[in-house]
Amino acid sequence: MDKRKQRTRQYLRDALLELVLEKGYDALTVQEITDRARMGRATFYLHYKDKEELLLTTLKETVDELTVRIRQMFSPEQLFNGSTPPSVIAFRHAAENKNLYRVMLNSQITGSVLSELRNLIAADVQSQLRLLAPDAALPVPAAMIGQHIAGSMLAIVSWWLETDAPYTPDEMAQMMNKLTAQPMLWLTLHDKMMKTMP
Amino acid sequence: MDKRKQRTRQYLRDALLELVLEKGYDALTVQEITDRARMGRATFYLHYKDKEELLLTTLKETVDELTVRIRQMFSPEQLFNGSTPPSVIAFRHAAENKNLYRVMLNSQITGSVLSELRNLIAADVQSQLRLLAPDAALPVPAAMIGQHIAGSMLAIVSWWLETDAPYTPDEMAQMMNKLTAQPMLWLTLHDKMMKTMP
Amino acid sequence: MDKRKQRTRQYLRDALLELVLEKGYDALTVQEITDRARMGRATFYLHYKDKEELLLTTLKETVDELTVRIRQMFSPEQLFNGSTPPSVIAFRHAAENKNLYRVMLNSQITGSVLSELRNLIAADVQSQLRLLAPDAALPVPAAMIGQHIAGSMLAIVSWWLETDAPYTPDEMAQMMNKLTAQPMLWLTLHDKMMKTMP
Amino acid sequence: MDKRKQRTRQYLRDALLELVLEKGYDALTVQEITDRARMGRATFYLHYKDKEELLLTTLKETVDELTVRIRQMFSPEQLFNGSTPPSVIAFRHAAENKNLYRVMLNSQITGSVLSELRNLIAADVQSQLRLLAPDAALPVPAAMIGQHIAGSMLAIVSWWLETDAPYTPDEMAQMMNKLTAQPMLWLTLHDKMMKTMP
DNA sequence: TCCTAAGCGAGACGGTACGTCTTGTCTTCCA
DNA sequence: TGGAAGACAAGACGTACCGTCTCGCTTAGGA
Repeated sequence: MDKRKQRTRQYLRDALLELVLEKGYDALTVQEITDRARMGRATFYLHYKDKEELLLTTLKETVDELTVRIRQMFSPEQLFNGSTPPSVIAFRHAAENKNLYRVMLNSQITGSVLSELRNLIAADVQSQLRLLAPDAALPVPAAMIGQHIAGSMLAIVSWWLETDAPYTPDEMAQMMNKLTAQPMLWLTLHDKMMKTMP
Repeated sequence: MDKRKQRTRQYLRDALLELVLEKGYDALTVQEITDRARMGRATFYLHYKDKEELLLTTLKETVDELTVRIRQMFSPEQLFNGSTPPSVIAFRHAAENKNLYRVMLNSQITGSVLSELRNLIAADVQSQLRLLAPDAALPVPAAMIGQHIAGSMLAIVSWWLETDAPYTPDEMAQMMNKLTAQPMLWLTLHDKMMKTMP
Repeated sequence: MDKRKQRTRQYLRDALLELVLEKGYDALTVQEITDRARMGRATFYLHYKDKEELLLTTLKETVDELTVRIRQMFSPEQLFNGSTPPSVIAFRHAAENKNLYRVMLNSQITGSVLSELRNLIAADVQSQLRLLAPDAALPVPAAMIGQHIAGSMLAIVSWWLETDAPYTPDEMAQMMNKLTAQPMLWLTLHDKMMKTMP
Repeated sequence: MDKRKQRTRQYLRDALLELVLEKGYDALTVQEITDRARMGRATFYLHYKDKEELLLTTLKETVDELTVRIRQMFSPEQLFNGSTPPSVIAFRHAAENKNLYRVMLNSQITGSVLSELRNLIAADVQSQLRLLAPDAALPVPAAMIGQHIAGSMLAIVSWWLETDAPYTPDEMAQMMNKLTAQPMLWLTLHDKMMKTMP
């Protein structure tokens, strides 16, 4: 029935994360996952097509959750009253799901997941950017800025989790801000100055 | 004979890059590689332990080549006469070895390669940074700046190659400079100002 | 399930015997056996370690069966009422399992199987001999008589099957008797005569 | 370079016999043979097509030698003056070439060699038999007698060499005679008696 | 409360790829 | 110029996983 099914899937997800952190994703076999989850190998296939589907499903659920949280910040009533900025939310979410983020960002997963994630973030950054300044006002292409910030973000979160750097999510978000948002502002101003002052 | 061996290995490397771009690294079999390289499967194992060793060897050789080129820029006589900056060299090298960089940066390879590469670049950035400013003068930890720049760099090169964005290596390097090096300078100055002017 | 397993093994045994007769044991590959038995090569290894184990198992089962049949003849109640002699049983068994005996006795199998079988029969003959006459009464060593009869037996069965010589098992046993058992009797008598009549 | 060639071949033959006795024929590789013979593997193929050809050549030379020796015994002048009987020659030859006979008769060689050898001897026996008695006078088919004696002979020689039984070749031949030739004589007489005395 | 459909364990099976081993050929180098 | 060294193609080996498939057992949830 339903409860058993949910329970079984949760066991599989837990086993996956544990094992990926222990010995990497590629080296993992379905047999090992089901052994860890204390079930028969055939049972695995009742729930997921293969190892990859289990992984992607698990990751996707988390990314979706993060997306929802960030989107909530932009509801009409909260948009202009200085609510928590997205980067703070993201760093907090990463701290809450440390293991899962580690798996997702660090080394074990086929790089395509990372690429996809990076492009997804880049697109988001880009669309927000468009709200703030017309493309012509930017000293570099918007898409490139998107990649710049997304790449930096993923690298920094990955580094933070991997080295257990002793900063709170809010401190991380603040420093991140110094490295990305603020320079964008200066850059735009500087560029405008250079153009108007020949 | 040495020549036969070198030739054989070159065929294998070429076949690998072609095939990874065509259908991804994971889905690739040794049989397919040797078919493409027109040799027996057993011959493959005379040269490489497995698919991964062939890949890593190939990538490493390229990274080493890049490293050497950049190091040459810092020879005593060239250091202070405004020689080509490292980022220009890197973008040019990427353009020269487009396929290989695509394979290395985009999606198909087990993320650990990317992680390693990012940490390697980050360490380099950090060590150069140390020559320019004491840690205390920085508004964020040097290690974080390293990750910031390395992550940005890889994301941008990856984007550039993948979308065939119409910029020359030199233009890319210049824009990259605006996004990373220049802001670092401003940041430092700004930070100093804030500290000395309460 | 037990039935599937038994069925699979039987298919493999049948395929083996057919193929050994067709093209010899050495030239045979596991792939050919499983092709003939209509199953995957991997399945073979679920049941047998290698080609040799399949062969030896198959042969052993038959030899064991023969041994059992012969032993049954020597049960207390049947011993003295002139039951079928062992050689008749053996020839009948060979006729019943013609293909298998052909494989076992003729040419294709690593000679060690034959050697072993010959020594086994020789030991049996020797132990029966001991019941009939003390060693001292024999004109040649008992072990040698064992080898003599065993070697003769195997050669004759092999010849019978290979040339399709038109004799019934019972006729074969009778002729075999003339060539081996009867002479032994005469030999013993003659020897005794020679010793007591100088 | 005839001498070198002969020397090389002799080394290979010696290496083969040593190694077959040490670890069996099947388990042997060409590499091992040439290692033992202190030469390159490729050199092997300059002299023999494969492992089997080396073996068969080696065995054939010995069998031919024995055949020649026995044939010499039947030269016109020696035929009727009670010269050494063939079985004595055979046992002596076996004693002289112990290792080679061991290899040939015992267990390591693909049984087809043994079968062939047995049929060869059987044919010889049969042809001699024909000189002594018409087929009709025999209580069992001549071919069967041939197999009987050949099988017995091979078994006994094999046993003699393998167990190092302490009998001289001449003693062996004499005992062999008691087990085979003599009974044939009695059998014929007995049969004739049974037929003429109803 | 029982019964029945599901979830599940066990494991045979076909299939694909692996990395290893041996064979026989061929080419290059060396004495 | 013949033999050593060793690269190479070919192909079988035994192993490891995969995804599919029965077959029973158990176990909840609706009758």
